[in-house]
Order: sequence, then structure tokens, then C-alpha cells
Amino acid sequence: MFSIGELSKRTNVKVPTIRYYEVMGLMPEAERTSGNQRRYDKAGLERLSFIRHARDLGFSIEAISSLIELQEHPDRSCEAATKIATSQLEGVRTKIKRLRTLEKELSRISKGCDGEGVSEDCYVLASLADHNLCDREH
Amino acid sequence: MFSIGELSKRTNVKVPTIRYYEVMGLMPEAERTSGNQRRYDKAGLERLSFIRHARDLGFSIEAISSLIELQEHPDRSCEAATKIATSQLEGVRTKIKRLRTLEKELSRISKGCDGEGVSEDCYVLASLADHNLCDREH
DNA sequence: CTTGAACCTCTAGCCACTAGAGACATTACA
DNA sequence: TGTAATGTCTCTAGTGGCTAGAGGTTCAAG
Ligand SMILES: [Zn+2]
Ligand SMILES: [Zn+2]
Ligand SMILES: [Zn+2]
Ligand SMILES: [Zn+2]
Repeated sequence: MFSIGELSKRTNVKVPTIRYYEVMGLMPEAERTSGNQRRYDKAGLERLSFIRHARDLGFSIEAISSLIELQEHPDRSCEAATKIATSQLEGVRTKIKRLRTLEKELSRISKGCDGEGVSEDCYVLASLADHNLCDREH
Repeated sequence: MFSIGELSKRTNVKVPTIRYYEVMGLMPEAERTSGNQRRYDKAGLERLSFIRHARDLGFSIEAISSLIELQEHPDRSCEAATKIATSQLEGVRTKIKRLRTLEKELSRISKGCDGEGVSEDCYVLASLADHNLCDREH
């Protein structure tokens, strides 16, 4: 049994974040000492590692809730888990596409001015003022 | 002179968002009718278009504030504008890198399970529980 | 037994909006 | 001119995923 600070160190999740996960229902309500402090065991550590890993991969709290729910019912179909993962992947791909478009425009805009002129003639400012200077939609 | 709704239509920025920009100091305080409703002119339209475009490119409200400030002083050096743009570009590139790593892991995880089994044997859930199954850091 | 670190709860703040309540203004049409 | 529909006003609160701080209590080492 270890404290919340110890759990925090082992998982690299900050103490207030662990408490937040408890409030959100991701972490179960921890056992308490007689003085009301949280104590965790291996199960708590594994649960938090799962959450941390999923968060690192960009899953939302809500998605993680569903995944944990599934995990706690080993006999249920895992269809939902796969769906959550593929939709997460799709979301990431959409974001990448969007960012690549932005990257191209921003790169063009940045290159257009060396920062040695005056605001009036600045290509950065002109570009922002006029989307027609952009190469594509974004 | 046109209403906030009209401005909204022309810029595709929602009405409450326009008011929000005013509170944030991005939009100047609009003129008012005798009945206290906002009225805008060409200058307001151009300002909002600038903001919209910059937001579409991912600039923060704070960054846009600085850019507008520069724009209003045509004689100042545009160095700051270039810096803001390049740091925005850098931020986008960092995000893309991160997302590409995530994409690879998520793609592997997704492929690992067709969703026809049972939660206990689910590769998606197993992967989330154990970062050692991942190919790289993320 | 004392000190100091760690812990507790609660509230508020971050960003860039978005939604809703309840009241007032404007516009179109009869 | 009357009226009804739509638009607008301000204000407050909510979103997601935390993070920071206040003010108090508990624990562990020496
Ligand atoms: Zn410039
Ligand atoms: Zn553009
Ligand atoms: Zn599965
Ligand atoms: Zn991993």
C-alpha cells in the first residue's frame, strides 16, 4: 500500500490529476487511512498506468471510461474497444491532414518576410489580412 | 453600416464569438444604434476577417492581439510579426511530429484486433495496459 | 515530541468559445 | 399603425483536462 505521492512518482501523473481522475470516475475511490489519506495497491497502479497510457495516445476521458468499463467485464465483446481505437486513429489522421495544410501556408507566410522591414510592408501581416494570398483552403 | 448578424454572415464568425472578441480586445468597441445594438462598417469587417484568418491558421488570441497592434502602427519594425509566425510554424511542426508517432502506434493497436473477440483477449486493451507493446516512445 | 513534508478539501483559473435565460430592438408585412 | 417574428442585448455558466492556491490536517523521521 502506498500513498498518492508514491503513485504519482511511479506513473508520472501529478497528484492533483490523480484526484481529478477519481472525481471523474476513472480511478476507483481509494481506500483511506484512519487519517483520511488515500492508499493504493498494485491494482491502483495498473489502473493509473492504463489511464496514463491512453491519455498519452490522445484518448479522451470519456473514451477511457468506456475502455475501462470493458476491461472490467472480460466476457463482453470487445467491438466497442476497437471502434474507439479506430475512431481515435481517424481523428489523429484528420488532425495531421489539417496541420499539414497549415504548415504549408505558415511556411509560405514565414518565408515571405525576413522581419527587417516595416509593419506596413510586412508580408506576414498582408497574408493574414488576405486569404486570397493563400495557396489553398485551410 | 450593418448589424452583428450581418457581419457574422459575411465572415462566418458566430455572433457570440464576435462579442467575445470585443471583450478580449481584438475587436474595437463597436458603434451603437440608439437602441444599443452594434453597427459595423468596412473597417470592422476587415478586422474580423483578419482575426478569423489568423485563428484558422491556429494563432492564439494573444498572438493576434500583438499582430493587430503592429498592424495599427505601420511605421514599426515587423520583426515581432515574423517571430510570431515562425514560432507558430514551429508549434505546428512539433504537433505534426507528435501526431505522426501517435498515428503509428494507434494504427498498430487498431490492426491488432478485429473486434470480434472478447474483452479479455483484446489486443487494444492489452496494448493500452502495457506500453512495452509499443514500438516507440510517444 | 517536534519539525517539515506530504496530504486533505474546496474554489478558481486556463483557452476559445458555446449555450441559455430573460429582456429589449428592429423589421416586415397587413 | 399594429403586431408578430426575428434579431440583439447582457449576464451567467458550461466545455475538457487539468493546474494553482488557500487553509487546514496527518504522517514519518529524528
Ligand atoms: Zn514582416
Ligand atoms: Zn488563408
Ligand atoms: Zn478487441
Ligand atoms: Zn505506448
